[in-house]
Amino acid sequence: MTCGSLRVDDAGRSVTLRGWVNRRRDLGGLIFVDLRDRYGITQVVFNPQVVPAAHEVASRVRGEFVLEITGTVRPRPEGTANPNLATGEIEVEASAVAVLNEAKTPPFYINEEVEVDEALRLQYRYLDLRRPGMQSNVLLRHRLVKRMRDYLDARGFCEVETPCLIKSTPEGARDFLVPSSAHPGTFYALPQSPQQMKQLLMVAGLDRYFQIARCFRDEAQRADRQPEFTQLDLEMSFVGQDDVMALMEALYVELVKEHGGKRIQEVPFPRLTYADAMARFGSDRPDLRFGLEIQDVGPALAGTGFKAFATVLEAGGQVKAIVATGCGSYSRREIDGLTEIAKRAGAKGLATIAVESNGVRSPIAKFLREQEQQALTSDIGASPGDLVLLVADEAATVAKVLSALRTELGTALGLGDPSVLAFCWVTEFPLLEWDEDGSRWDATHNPFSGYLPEDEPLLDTDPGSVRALQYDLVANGAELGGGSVRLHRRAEQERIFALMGYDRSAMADRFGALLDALEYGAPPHGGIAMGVDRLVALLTDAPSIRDVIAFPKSQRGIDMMFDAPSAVDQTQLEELGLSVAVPSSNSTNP
RNA sequence: GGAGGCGUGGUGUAGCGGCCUAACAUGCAGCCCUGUCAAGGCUGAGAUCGCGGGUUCGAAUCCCGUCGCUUCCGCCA
Repeated sequence: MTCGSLRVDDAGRSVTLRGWVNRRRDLGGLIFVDLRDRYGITQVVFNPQVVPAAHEVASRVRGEFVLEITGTVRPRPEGTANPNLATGEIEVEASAVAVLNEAKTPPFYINEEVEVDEALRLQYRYLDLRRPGMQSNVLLRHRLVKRMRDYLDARGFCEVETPCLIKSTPEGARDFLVPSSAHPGTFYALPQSPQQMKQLLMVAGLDRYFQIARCFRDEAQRADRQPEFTQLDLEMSFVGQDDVMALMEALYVELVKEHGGKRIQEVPFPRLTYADAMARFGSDRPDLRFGLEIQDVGPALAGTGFKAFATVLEAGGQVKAIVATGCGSYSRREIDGLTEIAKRAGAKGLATIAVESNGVRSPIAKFLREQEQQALTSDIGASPGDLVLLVADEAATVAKVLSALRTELGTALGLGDPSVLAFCWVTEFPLLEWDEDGSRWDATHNPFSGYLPEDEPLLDTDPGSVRALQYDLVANGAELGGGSVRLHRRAEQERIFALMGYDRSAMADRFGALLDALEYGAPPHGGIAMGVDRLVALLTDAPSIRDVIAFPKSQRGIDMMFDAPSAVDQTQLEELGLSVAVPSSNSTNP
C-alpha cells in the first residue's frame, strides 16, 4: 500500500501507510497529516475523540518525520474532497501512528517547487531528490532506459559490459587516469566511450551489441556536459547508415511516447547534409522548430560599392542574412543587444536594415545601390515591419554568428514551441579537418568512421572534402547522439591514421589491438552512441543535465556532498609510486 | 585558460552611499483553534549582508582582491 494508491473503492479497508510528513495542519482538535512517498500523497486525519493516543503523537510530529500509520480508509465528508490530489476523494482515519524516525528541519523546501541555490541542493542531494520534480526525472529516466533495453532486446541485441579500466589514448578529450599499484608508474584510463571495444565485439561475431555505458571525459563542464555521463551505445554488423538511423528513429519515437506530453514535429525525421545545415542554419545542430533561415546575398552584392562587404567578398568571404520577422521596430537598444551577441560569436559588426512601408531605415543604406537594397530586402523575403541582419566575414564566422543570432531570435520571439520536438538527422559530415596547431588532419567525429565510397579518391587530393558515413541525431538545437559506419579493413583504417599523422609504431601503440582485429575477418559494421542524460533533460525541459542525474558534479567537477576529488594519504601515494607536485592546499577543498 | 551573472535571517527575495537599529514572504518556536489541504489568527526568535582589504565623516550599497555556485567562449577523437 502506498500513499498514491487509495481510492474511493478502498473505503472501509484497514491499511498501513509509511511515508514522510509533507505537511501537518493542526486545527486544535483535528490534525491533518499529508503523508508523502514516491507514489503520491494521502491525507491522514487524527481525531482526539476517537484515538487520543495517536492524536497526541501527531501533535508532536514535524515536517519530514517518517511515520507508519495504521487506520481506516473512508470517503471524505461531503464538500471536502481535494480535486488536486489523486487520492483526494478519500482520507485515512488513523487508529495508530509510529514515528519511525524524526527529522531536522530541512535546509530547503521539499514540499514546494522553489528555486534553491544549486550548491545547497548538491550538498543535500538526498533531500533534493526527495522533491517530487526530481523524483519524476529519476523515474522517467528509469522508464526510458528500460524501454531502450526492451526495444533492443526484442530486436536481438545483446547487452555487454565493457571495462572501465582501459588504456589511455591521448586523442580527443583528456582522459581520467587511474594509477596501478601492481605496476607503479603506469595508469589505466577511464573510457571516453566504449568505441574500440564495441567494434571488437563485432569482430567477435556478437553481431548486435548495446550497452548503457558510462563515459568519462576530463574536460570543462557545461549545462549539458558532466565529467561522467551515460550513453546508449550500440553497434551492428552488416549494416549501412540507413539501418542504424531507422533503428534509432523508431526507438526515439517510442521513447517520446513513453514520456508523453511532447509531439514530434515530423516523422520520418528530416535529413540534412552537414553542408545544408551549415548553409541554411549556420549550425550542425539546427533547431528546426522555426524558420529564420540564413540566406546568401553575396552573389547579389558582386561589385558592390560598400567597402565593408566588397573587401570581404574579394577575400573569398561571405555576406549572409537572416530576416528577423516583425523586428523592424527594434529600438537602438535592442539592436545593440543583437550586435553584442554577434560580436561575442566572433563578428566584427552587425549590419541591419529595417524594412518600412515607404523604404528602409539602415545605417548602411547610403552605401547601397537601389538594386542592392532590393536584393537585401524584398528579394530575400523581407516585408515591411521586418529587420534584415547582415554579417560579412569568412564562412565559418558568418555561420557561427548568424546561428547565434537565429537562436537568440527564436528565443526572443518565442518561436520554439516547448511541447514540440523537431528531430532531424545531420549526415555527410566532413571526415577530416585540418588541425592548424598540429599541422595534420584530425577526425571531426571519430577516427574509425568510414566515408562515402565516391569520395575515396579525394583522400589523396583533398582530404578536407571527404564526406564521412557519419550521422548525428539532433532535436531542438541539441545534439542527442551520433554514429557512423566504421572502417573494417586494416588498410583503410591505417590510411586514415596516416593522414592524422601517425606512423606505424604510433598506430600499433594506440590502436594495435583494433588494427590487428581488422585482419581477422572483421565484418562491415556501424553503430551509434546516444546521450541518455541529454535525452531525459530534453523531455523534462530540464535546464541542465544535472537535473536528470542523481548525483552530478558541480561545474568545477566537485562532488559537493562527498567533497571529491580530495587529497589522499601519503601511504596511498607511496603504494602507487606517486608523488604530488602541487601544494596540498591546492588539492583539498576548504 | 578567458568573459559575464549571482552571493543579504533556515529558504526565496527587496534594499544598491546616510532614511538600515537591514525590509517582505515563507519556514522555525510558542499560544489559540474539530474539516483543513500553500489551513487560519496572535506572539516571538532568527542576518556581524560569502570572505579579506581599501575609498569615505559614514559601506549590504563604491573600488580591489579572493572563495563558492552558475552561464557562455576555448576545450569536448
